[in-house]
Formats: sequence, structure tokens, C-alpha cells
Amino acid sequence: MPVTDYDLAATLCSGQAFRWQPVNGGWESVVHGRWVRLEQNPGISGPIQATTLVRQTEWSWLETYLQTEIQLGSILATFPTDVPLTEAVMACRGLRLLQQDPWECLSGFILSSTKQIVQIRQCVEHLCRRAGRPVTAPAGTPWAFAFPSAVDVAALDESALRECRMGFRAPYLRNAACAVAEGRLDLESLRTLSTEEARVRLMALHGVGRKIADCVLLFAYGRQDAFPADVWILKVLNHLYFPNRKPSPQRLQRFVDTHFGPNAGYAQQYLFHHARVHLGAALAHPPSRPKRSPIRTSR
DNA sequence: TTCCAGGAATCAA
DNA sequence: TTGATTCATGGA
Repeated sequence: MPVTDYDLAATLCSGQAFRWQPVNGGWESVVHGRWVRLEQNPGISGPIQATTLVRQTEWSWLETYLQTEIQLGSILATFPTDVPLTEAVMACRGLRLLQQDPWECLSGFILSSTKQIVQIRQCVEHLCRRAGRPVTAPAGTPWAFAFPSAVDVAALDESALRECRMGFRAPYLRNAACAVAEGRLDLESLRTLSTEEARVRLMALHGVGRKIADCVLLFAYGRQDAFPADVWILKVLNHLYFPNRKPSPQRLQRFVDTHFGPNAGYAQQYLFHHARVHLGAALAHPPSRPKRSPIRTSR
């Protein structure tokens, strides 16, 4: 796949998908039930090469997943020109959003609650090994299981899910699986709803609040106006946009709703990844005197 | 050993 | 409506 401005490595390990494994300079996972290996030639405009073991007659499933047709420049052009976001974009040039399967994405983020990303990954793999269908993969591949369908997960009892190390999240996932398996929640039909309507449907699930709903809307449904506000983003907003101040949650939400434009979710991903990769220590132990100037809000 | 993690539900005030 | 507490687990 020819691409421009596409940083495959950053995209696959930026906390939006949990099953990609770095292997011998490439990345391996199972996407829509197919084992696949991805490699990118050096640079963020090097073509991406995909390998499967089962011959593919067409690749639209992967192009859609990777969003290779998106013109990144047209998205970045809608960003406000403030210093923190500009720095994040420069540091993470080529970072993209994926478009994942809604059920897999919803499950992953139900499991994400107060877990570190590495633990979410472990938990997801336990679940796949326990309930996922085996897929054709190179010999010895330990993650050669599809992500289990809602029906597969609903067939497990809570104790089996707890054995996947998901703790108090087990009943949340099981309830969601039952809702989808029994047709009480039609994840495909959410595509036809407005972002706000779809958010309400997702948040009706026990264990799914605003943040998890926004992750699913952004990473599975391509709703780029959804802005997941997690602990990292709140640290970023406080540290970089409101130094020496303590804005109320309402003020922060209003800022998020109005500042970042129609692709706020994309902006969020840049701020999130930049903070985790480059600003981790600074955010964990913020200096008493902020080094950055207050935000300019012109666009 | 202690802290805390891509939260959300619950309950008291 | 707001703030504190609880939930399970394991990496750092």
C-alpha cells in the first residue's frame, strides 16, 4: 500500500488498538479474523507491505482498518495553531487513527478501566486465547486467535472471564456481550446515528461512561469529533493549556468542545501519544513553574 | 512495599 | 450536584 505521512509504528502502539506485536522489525496481529504481518519501508512515506497466510482476493478490509486513503494534511489543516498541539503534531508526524471492529474496540476499552496499556494487552490476549477461534498463522505464533465474537464471550460465565485477569470488569464485558449477542444493542446500526445518539446508546451499557464511549466512537466508528478525555489528556490540558490554574471540569469540557475543531479526536490522539512518549516524566512530576507560555486561541 | 493505571458505579453529604 | 470510596490486578 503506497502511503504518505503514515507512521505505522506510532499508529499501532498509540493506545488505540491492543493486539499488535512487534516482531522482527514488523508488526503482527489478527484483523477481522485474519493473521496479518505489516512492514513499512523506512520513513513515514515508505509503502506498507502486508502479508497474510491465506491468499486475499481483495484488501479493502485492511485499507479501511488502516485508513490508508485518508489525506492526513487535510485533517491537520483544521487544527488550531496553538503551541502544545503544534509541538505534538511535529513530534508525532504521521500518527493516524485506525478504524477497528466496533465489538473488539468496545471490549478492549471496557477492559481498559484503571489498567495500564500493557495490562490491557495481556487481558485481551487471555480473552482471545480463552474464547477466540484459532486462525491460520505461522507455527508457534502465540496470539493466533481471532478476537472472540459477542456470542463467544456471552457463552462464558463470569468466573471464566475473571480467569482472564479482568477483575471487576468481567461483569461489564459479559453484560455488553449479552446485549450484543441478543440483539438488544446493534453495533452496526450505530453507524446511522449522530455521534451524540450513538454515545447515549453506548453509555447505556453498564461500565461504559463518557470516556470509553468516546474511545469506541473515535477508534471504531470514525467519529473524529469524539474526544476521549482520560487521565493523560486531562494532565496535558491542565499542564500545557492551563498552567498554574485549576480549571473546573466544566471549564475543561467547554474548552475541549470548542477549541480543537471538527477533528478534535485526531488532535486528542496527537496530544495523548506525544504526552506518553515524550512528556511522561514531566507530566508525572510537573515543575512548580511551567516552562510553556499560555495558549493562544487564534486559529 | 507502595503507588497507580487510556474509569465507572455507588453512596454520602 | 459534588466528592470520596470501591472495584481487581500487576507493572514500575
